[in-house]
Amino acid sequence: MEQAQVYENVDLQIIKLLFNSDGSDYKVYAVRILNPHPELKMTLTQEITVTGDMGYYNRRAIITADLVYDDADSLRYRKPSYKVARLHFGLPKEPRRQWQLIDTLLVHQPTVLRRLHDYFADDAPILTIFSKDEIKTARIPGVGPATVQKIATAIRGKLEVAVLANHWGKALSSMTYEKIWLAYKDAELAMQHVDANPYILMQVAQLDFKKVDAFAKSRGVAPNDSHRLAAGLQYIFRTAVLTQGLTYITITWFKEQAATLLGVSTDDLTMFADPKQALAYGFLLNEQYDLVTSCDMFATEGSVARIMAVAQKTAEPLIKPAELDEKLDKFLDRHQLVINDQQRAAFQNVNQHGLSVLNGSAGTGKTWLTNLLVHFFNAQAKGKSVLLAPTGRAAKVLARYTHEPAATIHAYLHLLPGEELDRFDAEADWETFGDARLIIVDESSMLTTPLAYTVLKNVNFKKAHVLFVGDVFQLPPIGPGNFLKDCLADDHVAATTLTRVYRQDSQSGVLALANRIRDRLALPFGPDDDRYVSGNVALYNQRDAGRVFDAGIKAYQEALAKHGHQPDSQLLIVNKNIGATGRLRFNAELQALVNPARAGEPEYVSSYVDPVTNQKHHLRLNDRVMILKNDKHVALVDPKTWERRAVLGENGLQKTDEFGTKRWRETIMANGDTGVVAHIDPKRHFLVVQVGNQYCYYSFGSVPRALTLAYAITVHKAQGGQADTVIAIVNGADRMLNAQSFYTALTRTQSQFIFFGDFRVLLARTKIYPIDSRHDLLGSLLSGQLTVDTFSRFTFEQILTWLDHQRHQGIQPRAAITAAKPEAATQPFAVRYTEQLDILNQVVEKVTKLPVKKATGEG
DNA sequence: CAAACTGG
Repeated sequence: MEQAQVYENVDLQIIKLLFNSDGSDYKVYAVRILNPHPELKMTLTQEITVTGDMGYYNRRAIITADLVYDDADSLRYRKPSYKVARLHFGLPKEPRRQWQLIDTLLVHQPTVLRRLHDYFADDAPILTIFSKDEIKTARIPGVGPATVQKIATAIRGKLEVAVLANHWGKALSSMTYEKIWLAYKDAELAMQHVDANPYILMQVAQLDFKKVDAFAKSRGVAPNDSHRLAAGLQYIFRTAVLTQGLTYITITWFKEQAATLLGVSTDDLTMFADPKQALAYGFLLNEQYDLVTSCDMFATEGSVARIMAVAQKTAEPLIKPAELDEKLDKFLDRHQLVINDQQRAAFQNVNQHGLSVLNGSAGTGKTWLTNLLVHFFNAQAKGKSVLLAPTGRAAKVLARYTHEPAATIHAYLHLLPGEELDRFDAEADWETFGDARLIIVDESSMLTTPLAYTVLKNVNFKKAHVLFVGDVFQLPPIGPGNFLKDCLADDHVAATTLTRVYRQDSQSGVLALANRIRDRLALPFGPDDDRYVSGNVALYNQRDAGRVFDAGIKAYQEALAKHGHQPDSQLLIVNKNIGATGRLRFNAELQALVNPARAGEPEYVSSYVDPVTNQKHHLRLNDRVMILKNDKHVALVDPKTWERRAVLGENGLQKTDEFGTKRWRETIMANGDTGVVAHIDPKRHFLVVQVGNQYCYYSFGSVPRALTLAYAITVHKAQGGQADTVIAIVNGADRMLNAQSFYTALTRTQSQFIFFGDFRVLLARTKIYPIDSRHDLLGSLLSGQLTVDTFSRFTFEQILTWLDHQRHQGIQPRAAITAAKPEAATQPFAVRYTEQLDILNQVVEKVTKLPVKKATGEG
């Protein structure tokens, strides 16, 4: 085999970042070569691209690398491309290169730079000088001690990253070294902590378990090392249990999976034999039913169950129940409205119960009724309602419909994704929901139990009631729990289910088919039928994926020819992004057919090649696009001149309203909104997307993260949207398909539903209801089958106390970072475990002395 | 495998 030529010690200056892959360190930079090698291929301006696992570098940064020529990438970027074989850390030795580095370091302080050049000789090793302690006492004319200190610290950072890189070698990426140094700001401390427990890197450098595990293995950590087991068991529970929607699993299954996935014998998994040890690892065992769950998940589900019980006990009616009917009738008279009995029941539920649910499928008037509820209780209950939703798009729709402010749960509660337990800038005296009397959460089918918990734990049920609105037959959340279903199954939760359909013609085929699925009846056709056509539904049996694809394209073109390029006129719904009938392939093909490139017309072309499709992204005038970001702050463009004209919206908190409730800026552009490309300016590198009647500015640089083609979309993204003609596609090997996903696609239809796919697959998969197979403990806790105090060997108070203790001790890596250096260079988990056990025993002893609350019998 | 959330 031909040996690749390595070009060593090439100094490169970063020009720009061309491609940045999320979730990995793979980057593509355009760079300038500072010390040209005679054999290197390069452009006239000495430019090349470099690719590989690198840290993030700012423009003008200088790096030193060994390079290997990369023929394939050279075709992609129209420049000779090189792979980074090795990065050299630390300070360059030659004075000339040291000066180059300090030039880039001080690019924004030209005066300081000039004074350094004046004071030091050109052949002085400037970085080496600044890395010595003596620099503190040096007197450089015109450069103050604070500035000297700043430069020295920056250089020390570079040196310390080099120390880390030297210590661990190629086992970790340069990005990781930078993150570790930033976390500890002390190389020695970092090495001690990471060597003692490599798995701490999962938090420190946001690496996943598999990456850290490979690193730990290369460092000689044994497969049955306690740190490894602790991290590995949590990882398996998160990836194999919680993402399936489950919140617990059988001990037997978990033990077997853990042994297989971690490559250890079941004898090594000692936590399963000892409830106390399991607790130290963060798990709870229920030996009676052979169940195991994580402490965190149990605390969440248990807290939700408790809060729901409290809600029912402490809530007082918003207005006097005796007056409700009279006031409601007056309200309806004044607005000339009529409601049915189901809808009236919803008013009574909301008025009387701390927690209630409004359930109903598409077209039953949920949104219409929600609007009435908001305005009725706003007028009658002396305190404005707070409107929330799990997604930006749902919040936007709710705000538009009610003409009241609505926000995402995260935006309203000041939560950062992934850190929902704490507000990022909590004000001590801020009562979350102010004097609000009613909190409405729309699209509640998308709520995981942890997200429902973040809402519920902030509610004072003496003041306010909560209403969850949703359609339990839509897609369940991607994440643990089945919150809406559990609410509906619980006798104590006041639920209204709307069944009368107003939107669809009751004779329509779509409605009939949707009802069959809801009622769990067999679909009205066989696996070998050619087609099923009834009313506005047409399903075609097609087994070959290639033909399914072609049929979908053809149906879309026909719908387009009939109805034109109107928003919401036609929509192609798929189950997956990638694959032969995936979203990306459909969009590429539909764009080429529906909106092909025309000579002389401006185009947006991405500067990189999409690693999934192996193509560059193109956007042209009139392309249908979907917006992927929630924005409360949007630059608008004048559609006559295409000049930027105004900025709509502001970030952050609005003023307190007359009821003392904090109000929030609305989401102007939401993830999931669709629009049309209205203008492209290739010279000034921006394009304009028309969404509704607004023209929004997107710089070319923001396009990859902000926009995607929207001819075809996944069924998840289609939730909450409607189209006249819906074309649904099912691939023979579609594991995403189930009754709820098909139901969701079906109920997006306003006039015509067309389906292409294998009837055998459709018939088999629509027998699967995710709602049935998602097991959680919340349902059992609400029904009284389980109680929080008797699920495991520990009472709920003991579990919460233990979690609280763990959060404040060095077990959590974030706390470990701020903690003092460990006494010994390595501190095995076994040693720590006995300490933990002592503390655990103290905790258990202490809390058992507290008055024990019984589950029942207090009232 | 599917997706949601934010701030600077």
